[in-house]
Amino acid sequence: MGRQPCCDKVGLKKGPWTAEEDKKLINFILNNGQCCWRAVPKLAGLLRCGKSCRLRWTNYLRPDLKRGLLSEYEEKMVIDLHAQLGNRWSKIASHLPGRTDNEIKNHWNTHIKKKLKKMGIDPITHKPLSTITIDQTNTLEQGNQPIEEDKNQDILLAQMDIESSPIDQSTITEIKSEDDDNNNNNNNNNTMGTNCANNFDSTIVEVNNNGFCIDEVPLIEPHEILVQESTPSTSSSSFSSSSSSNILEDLKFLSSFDEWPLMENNNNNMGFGWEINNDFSSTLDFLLEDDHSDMMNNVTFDESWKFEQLL
DNA sequence: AAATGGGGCAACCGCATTTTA
DNA sequence: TTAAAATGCGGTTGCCCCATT
Repeated sequence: MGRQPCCDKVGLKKGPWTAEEDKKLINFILNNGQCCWRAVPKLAGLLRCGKSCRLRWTNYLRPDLKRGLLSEYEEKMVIDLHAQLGNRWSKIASHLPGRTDNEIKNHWNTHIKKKLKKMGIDPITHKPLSTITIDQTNTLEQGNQPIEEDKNQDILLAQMDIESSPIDQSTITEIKSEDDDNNNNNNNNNTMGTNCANNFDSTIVEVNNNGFCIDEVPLIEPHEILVQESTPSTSSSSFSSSSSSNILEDLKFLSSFDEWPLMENNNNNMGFGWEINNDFSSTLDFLLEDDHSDMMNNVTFDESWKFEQLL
């Protein structure tokens, strides 16, 4: 009964990936698309488990990934989404094309957390640190009465200086509620310390706290999280999990064929990487160059490509 | 110049859920 | 239907780089 083991775990390699391994994995995915990860290591000639291959691809090798620091807009999105979803990094990442859950998680832990603390905001509750004790005391004393969480959200948004990169309302679309999943998320939020998600209203509030001057910031309903609509030229979003388009469609939107940069990793190995804003065309161009043609092996660029399951 | 400590990030670990034989 | 493997996800670790002493 059951299924065959995905791989023989004995003798599998761990640790950082080498350029050679990257090449093999890229070649395989380009040739075959993403099918079953358990078969990938064997078929690609890698001494890795399928899980490791999947992680390497989704977190680092995927051509639609943006590289580099999150933009201010993306950072605000992360904070807003975190306030609503908690540590559901994959959910948050799904609203930020080209970003991975791992990347967002790392960025949160290394940058945003500190930033919020510096601003006097608790990164877990998204409340001003100075009022948490009071709020918690009130909650205890009043028998879990609702607290003024809308104000806290205002404080958060205002302190992130949202006006410096305003969200263009004309280019945003509403994210459809994710049915039961979102409901479940809301139900679980309290256990994740993100209980500020439930009581947003559209009131514009001005609050002074610890010297922070709060500007008028519209609030967002939990079911009205907004994201910037991607344009065809930023085809990366078409790789999202909800997309059924294949890679040929993405290629139609590709602009200039620049270079696919080799990036030095921590082990001083040269690995594949994409600079921010590079797209898959860069990858193809790089591979097609004479100097790198050996990397392509049997990769063909015809319609037999099977990327229908690509993310 | 060497030692040290912290920051940042890629990758691993372990658990929960889903899939499949 | 059931059990085992695959997959997805969040937490954690380990290593490299760099600034400071």
